[in-house]
Amino acid sequence: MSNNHTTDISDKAKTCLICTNKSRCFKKLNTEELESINNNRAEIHYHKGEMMAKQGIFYTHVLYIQSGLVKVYREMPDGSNIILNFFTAGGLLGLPFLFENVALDYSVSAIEDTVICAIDRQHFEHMIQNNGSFAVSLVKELNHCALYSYDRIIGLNYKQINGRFADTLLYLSQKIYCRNDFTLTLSRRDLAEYTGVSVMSIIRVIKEFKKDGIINIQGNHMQIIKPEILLQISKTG
Amino acid sequence: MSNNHTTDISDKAKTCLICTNKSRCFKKLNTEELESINNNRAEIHYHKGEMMAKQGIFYTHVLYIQSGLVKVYREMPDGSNIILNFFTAGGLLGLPFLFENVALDYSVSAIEDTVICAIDRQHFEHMIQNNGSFAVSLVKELNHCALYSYDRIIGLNYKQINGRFADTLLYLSQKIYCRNDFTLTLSRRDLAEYTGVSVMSIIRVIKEFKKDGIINIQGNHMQIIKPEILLQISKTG
DNA sequence: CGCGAGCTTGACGTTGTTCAACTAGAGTGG
DNA sequence: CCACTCTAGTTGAACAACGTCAAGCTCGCG
Repeated sequence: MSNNHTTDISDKAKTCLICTNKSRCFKKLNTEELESINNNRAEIHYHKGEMMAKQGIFYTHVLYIQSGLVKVYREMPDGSNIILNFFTAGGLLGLPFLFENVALDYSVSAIEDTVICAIDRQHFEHMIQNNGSFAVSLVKELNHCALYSYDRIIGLNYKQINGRFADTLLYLSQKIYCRNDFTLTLSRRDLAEYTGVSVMSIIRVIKEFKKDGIINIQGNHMQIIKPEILLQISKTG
Repeated sequence: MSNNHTTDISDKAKTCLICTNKSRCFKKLNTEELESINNNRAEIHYHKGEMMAKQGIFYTHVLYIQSGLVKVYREMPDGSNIILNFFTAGGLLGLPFLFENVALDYSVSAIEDTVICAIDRQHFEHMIQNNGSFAVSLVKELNHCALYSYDRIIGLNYKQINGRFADTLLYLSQKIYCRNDFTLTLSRRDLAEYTGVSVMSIIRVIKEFKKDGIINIQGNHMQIIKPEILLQISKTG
């Protein structure tokens, strides 16, 4: 049964057993555990722009992203936002709140149409308790996040606009869109809120990079022409 | 045996079984597991100012801090440093590299005289695999770190000097020294590298806070007079 | 056709860094 | 015990980076 991956595509989304874009830690689960998750998940479809979770709410589920693109951001008292992270297919949202009965301190919304599975937190705790390989895999995932956060702290502290935006472009092309030639589904505002600068500054640095032939952008079509220069700019700050 | 905590202080440091400042996750271990750790740890004493781990090295141990104060920082190409985190007694260093065979991307050095236990990573992996409660507790710890990193990203992005330094002072008084009246063992440089501003700016904001009667500082003796005002400044940025 | 949101541009002001000079205190060797 | 040096701390002035403001533009959509 479960080794017959290629047939019956229409059923793909209907059971975790044959879901092909499982994140790494789910691959450690056995048939029984996967069926348990499958029976306790809710599949939800969001349209581009819709808010998926609102800062301040109490949340009891981990969100697994089947497809799409979402942003996780904090809403500040003055009305501005700061984007903490983007997540694409395979990502797990809400892990930091796994065992904390506190209000969510960030909001989540869909940048592109997105399909998620909501899985109750208690299932996660249960699997960590009882499946050592799952626990190890999850710890790896969390550690990756920790190192990534460290890098962001460094970038925000040390680099100025050009270096930060180079980081943003490299991150988008490598981790989010996975190519050097992509349709930018983020707005300038999203770019600014992630890079940690004003919208005007983003526009200026785009203009500059374009003038220097490092990138090309027509409408929403972004092309990274010289990634090696971006790397250079990222390093020198 | 192990319920007789108060006697024989001289033996305290000699076995994990009766170590009184275990971090939370170690409390989930049974006698056998504690003994296993105890037989596979190295206890090391560092003097104030000594470097404990150097960026770029490959590291195979997790460092548990028995006592003291250390800083974790990244060394930048231009010679400046950025302090990512401080750790005090009970802290665990090196968790993000648990399962990654990559070079350390930060350095660690002792701010005060510090005693650590170095524990081989494989022991950690083994315990996560086989002790579900330990795994859950460790995940909690990591999640705390993740949320803390998020807050730092927010602070660095959103706040300016006064707000950031208020955060630093609150962090020091609440988490590091655990009182409103303490002997500051960090240098101005440390404060600057943690707050993410220049040394001159730190000196200026200290002067300002002192003038406004929010803090008092004589030599290395820091006194936080009005923590509620600091909270206010932290919130408004 | 007109409206509104997102985007773009230039002028200006604020914030915080850099630079350079100076002070104070701690450790060292004669 | 006293110069000598070295580091940490402090101050002010000049400068650069970036954000803010205000205005105009573009494009999709009703």
